[in-house]
Amino acid sequence: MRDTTGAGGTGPACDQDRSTILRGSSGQEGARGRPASQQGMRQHNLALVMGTVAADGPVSRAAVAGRTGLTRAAVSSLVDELLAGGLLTELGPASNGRVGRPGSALAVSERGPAGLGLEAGVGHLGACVTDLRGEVRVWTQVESANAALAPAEVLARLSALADDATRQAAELGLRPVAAVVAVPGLVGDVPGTVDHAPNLGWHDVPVASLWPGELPLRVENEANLGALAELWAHPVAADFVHVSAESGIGAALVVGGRLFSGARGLAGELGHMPVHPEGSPCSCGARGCLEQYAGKAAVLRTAGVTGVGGDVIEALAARAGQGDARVLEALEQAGTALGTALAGAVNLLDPAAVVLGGAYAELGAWLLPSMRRELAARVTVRSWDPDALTVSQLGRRGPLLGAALATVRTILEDPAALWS
Amino acid sequence: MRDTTGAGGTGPACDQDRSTILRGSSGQEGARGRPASQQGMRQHNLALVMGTVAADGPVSRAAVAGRTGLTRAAVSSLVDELLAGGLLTELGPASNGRVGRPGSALAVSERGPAGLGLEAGVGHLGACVTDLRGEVRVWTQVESANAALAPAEVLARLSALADDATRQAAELGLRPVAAVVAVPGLVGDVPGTVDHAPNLGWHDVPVASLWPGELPLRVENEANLGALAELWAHPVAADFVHVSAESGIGAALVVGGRLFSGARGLAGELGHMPVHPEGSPCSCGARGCLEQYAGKAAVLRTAGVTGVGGDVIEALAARAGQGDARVLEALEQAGTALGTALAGAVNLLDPAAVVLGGAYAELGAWLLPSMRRELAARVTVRSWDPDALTVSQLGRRGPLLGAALATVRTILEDPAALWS
DNA sequence: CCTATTCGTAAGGGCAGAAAACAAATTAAT
DNA sequence: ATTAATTTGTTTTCTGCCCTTACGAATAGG
Repeated sequence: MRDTTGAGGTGPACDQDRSTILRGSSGQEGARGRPASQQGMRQHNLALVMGTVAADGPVSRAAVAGRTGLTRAAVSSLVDELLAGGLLTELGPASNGRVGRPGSALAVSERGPAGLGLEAGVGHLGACVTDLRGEVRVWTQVESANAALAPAEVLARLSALADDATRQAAELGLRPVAAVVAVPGLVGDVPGTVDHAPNLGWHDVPVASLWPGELPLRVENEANLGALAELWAHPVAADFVHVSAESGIGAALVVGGRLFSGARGLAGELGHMPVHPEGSPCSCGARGCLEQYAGKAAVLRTAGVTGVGGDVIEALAARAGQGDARVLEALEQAGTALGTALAGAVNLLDPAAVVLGGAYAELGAWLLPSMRRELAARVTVRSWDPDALTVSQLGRRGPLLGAALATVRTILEDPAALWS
Repeated sequence: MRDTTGAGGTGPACDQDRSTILRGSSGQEGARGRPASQQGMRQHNLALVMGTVAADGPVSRAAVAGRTGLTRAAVSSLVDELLAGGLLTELGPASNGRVGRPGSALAVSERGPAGLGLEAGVGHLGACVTDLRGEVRVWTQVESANAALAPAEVLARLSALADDATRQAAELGLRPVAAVVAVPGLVGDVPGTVDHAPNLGWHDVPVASLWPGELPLRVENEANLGALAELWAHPVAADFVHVSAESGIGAALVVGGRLFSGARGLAGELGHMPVHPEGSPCSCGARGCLEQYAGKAAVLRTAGVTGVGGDVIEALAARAGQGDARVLEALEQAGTALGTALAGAVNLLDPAAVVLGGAYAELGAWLLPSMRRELAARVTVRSWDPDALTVSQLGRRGPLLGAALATVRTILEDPAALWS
């Protein structure tokens, strides 16, 4: 995005509200804001240094000072604090061939605080630990027919998996400080509560309360976490729309590098975008919703793929690869419907990119052509670059990765919270 | 929106980037942020005090301190600076009947710095001056067939109108510090430039360069300014969608109390949302766009209103009021199409409200029923309150008012910029 | 070996808000 | 009427943070 003011003059200030990685507001929290204090200043600058080191690889204090606008003295003080907290590591003098005393390279620690991501899917459970660099250090998934279990039982099993992952992390010198669980359902107003997860059979499940583990737990929709994983692991733009199909068709919106969750946290419902207003009736009561044409069930039905055990997406991709005409036709039709709906979203939001993620990522080869065609035909007011529609490299791993990275990002955005 | 962390603990800090009232980003400006300085702290707290006084009417220093979390001493210092700058006025001791020494009431000054709003419509020019309280103090409009004139000539006439308004303002003790002009067209990447205003016949017009006036001038799309006027003058929510039809059908998105302009500043195009994908061809090349059913031209055609001189919207409202069946039918159909398109937007964005503004506001009585019906039918995933769809009280006055208020908000968000 | 350059640190200063103390103005009680 | 209690606004002292300036340390080049 832009800043029309030349600005840059007086170093302004800080960040509006932190810890808004998940379910975060975009500003204005009812109150007109909180007073700026020197502690807040320190917080901001700690995060600034941390972020610079994280983004620009091993760098010297002087380089950090140059890039942030802080003085070397200030950076030294901030780095000292981050070193003491175990968030940064000093790699020692690194001669770079240039004249002058070589700087001491700083890097984000690969030990110490970490993020624990969890996933409760319909047919599996997952756990993942990432270090502060964002690297995946532990990754576990087990099959589990969660829809047939009570929520508490699912969470008990997930907690066991989390304990296992935490043990493995401990051997690597990593200490998860918080956990985030990805669920295929709506996470609305009440924090830590799943409003509605039809595929799991969950309704108003107070996950945070039922959680037997000791780490603080937050819940988030898996589509949103998949989008954030894309943002954090493979950043292509700060403003994009991430489309994925798990339960329904979700469009996570990333605005200015932050997840946009709407007034009640329910933004991103793309599945019921009208595509053929007079078309087939949808379970939502309306007619011609996108889900009726591009939803998982609709695609399988049109493709004639029924009663396949195991991974239906893989089966679909396999048949498409073999040239199964009916499957190709179904995917082409789904792509057209997706493209039509996305065209509306693109016209409305003007994102820098559209990312096809989740299960759709694996079908990208067959969905992209018709999506691109429809987008090109319908996004004409502005110039639309066909390459702005891309396929996620993370696919179905996105949500679990995003869940772990969410905690890491929280630490990076407020390092002082760890030890103060 | 929400903040799931209890937070509130250590007073955090400041605001990310100021002067982002128009064309503002939502954070992350490429650089990872600028360092927090003591000047930035002061800036933030000045704005905090200013905002508190502006929002809560005449209040004492102690009340400001209580509401903001600053100490009384700090508030005193900040208020002194704002008084010296002429942004606040001391109304003197005001006994409120409670025990203790009465506080001295502070109010936003009704003299001094002000905002100048300008409007270049298809058939008229407008100028408006608002004081820091947001009150309209000068309001002038003249007819002018701008589409038949060269942009430079339009701006020359507008400048004369602006000078006139500035003179009137001076008599009231008001001194406009910046001007914003509302235009019915796309304002894209280049600041101060209108990319495309079909109804004016403008293409890539460098308005800021052509401007003969002396005040700094910024350009913004009139639909966006209308939405901001709604936000600032009649705040109903911090997250809403504002629909208006001037040239095309624009949906300005307000997210967290800020205008969302998309990656390239082109967000908000609702006119080409697919409503009947196989329907009548649209000028954009696609088929069945909303504009073909709810655009001004489409409504007039369906309503059988042709060749009416003067204000076609007023004519339409008059005939609808008389019970003209064809007009009623046209408006009902337009409302249905609008509702369908908005349902998609609501599902996608989960706004707290939808506001019908601009010319549509005057037709609200006939558009609302079918819009509400369609929204209720299509927004079913979440609960949808029919009253969340409201009609703007500003109507076509919105853009001009918003243009003037934009400057006022800029001052309120960074008072120090005026004298530093 | 000496100089120029760059890096990291240390000392002094300025600035902003916090904390505490104080004077002023009002209400309530004596 | 007088005194006590309470709230307000200011003053003073203190702390914390970053900036400026200065200095030792370490390297490359002459």
